[in-house]
Amino acid sequence: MPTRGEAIAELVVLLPMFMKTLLEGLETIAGLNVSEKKALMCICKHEGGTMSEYSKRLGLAKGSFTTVADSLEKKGLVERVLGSDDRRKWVLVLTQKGNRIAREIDTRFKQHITAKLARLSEEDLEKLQQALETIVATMEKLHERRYG
Amino acid sequence: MPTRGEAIAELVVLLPMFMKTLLEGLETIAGLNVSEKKALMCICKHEGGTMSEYSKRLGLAKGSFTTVADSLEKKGLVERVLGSDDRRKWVLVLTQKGNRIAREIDTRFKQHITAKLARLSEEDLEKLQQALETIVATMEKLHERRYG
DNA sequence: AACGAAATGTTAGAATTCTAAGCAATGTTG
DNA sequence: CAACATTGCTTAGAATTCTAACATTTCGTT
Repeated sequence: MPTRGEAIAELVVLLPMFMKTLLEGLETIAGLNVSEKKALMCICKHEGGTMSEYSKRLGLAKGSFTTVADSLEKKGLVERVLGSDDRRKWVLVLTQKGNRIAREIDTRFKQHITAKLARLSEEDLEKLQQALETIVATMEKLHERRYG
Repeated sequence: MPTRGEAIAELVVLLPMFMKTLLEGLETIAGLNVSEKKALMCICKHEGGTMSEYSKRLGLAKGSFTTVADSLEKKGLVERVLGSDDRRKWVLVLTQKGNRIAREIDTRFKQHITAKLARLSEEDLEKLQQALETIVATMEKLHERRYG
């Protein structure tokens, strides 16, 4: 009989497949790749963050996020701004066009997920939501500082 | 107030971050990259599957999985075998060495996850396990054929 | 102030993954 | 059976991401 940790390990490896299931068929928008879309959404929800913050949120290496930010800037969707007294730090803000596209992506994404889940019962949806909330709460606990 | 589908959409995008949290710090083994390790585990648990099956399970494009299988074969960990009367299909089986390394990866992975979760209470662990089981069950429901 | 250590962001090149086209084998339809 | 579509896998080239090294700025200690 597996320990609880082992059982969880077995389950965790299936999460990418779940993501794939939910996301497949999501149409592209405005010549943006997946990371660019995620980044735009992330900047929209947490505007004025630094490069490092966004790269962590998106799970990208710092260098990779530089590429993404360059691309979004070139497309006129975000701007780099010197935002504090720390002259190493750049802050990203959405342009008007970037804001409009971010909203569009958000709307379409939610429609897509809703359509994907349309075959589930209301009870299943409620369970799923609770499960996801549990996972997010767990993640936050794991991020709490060790000594504090 | 968001609909349930919208709420779920908001939560789903946080899953990759959860994965990252759990997996960070996992040491490398035997010069295998992440996909190669996943593939080895997958072949170990579901031996004798076809290339297409594994690529789906791993969430990789078919062409990408060819690369991974090539690499594992070159390293002497798996073998391609003609496994059925359908001469298009290749079947993958582990070599003795591949089997040994797969077990080692499995052990280390479970130890890693267990260590990561060590700070959580038994109650939290139980909730997490249930949440993951709910998600996997949901995925299976979403994979059921539309008409059947 | 001065020194080294750490943090922020960029760059270059390698590694990984994807897309699209192609080949061979099988399935389907008339 | 013949023609066509589909499936399983591979290949080639492009796109994406990673790693490691770097320049700049800030922090911490003396």
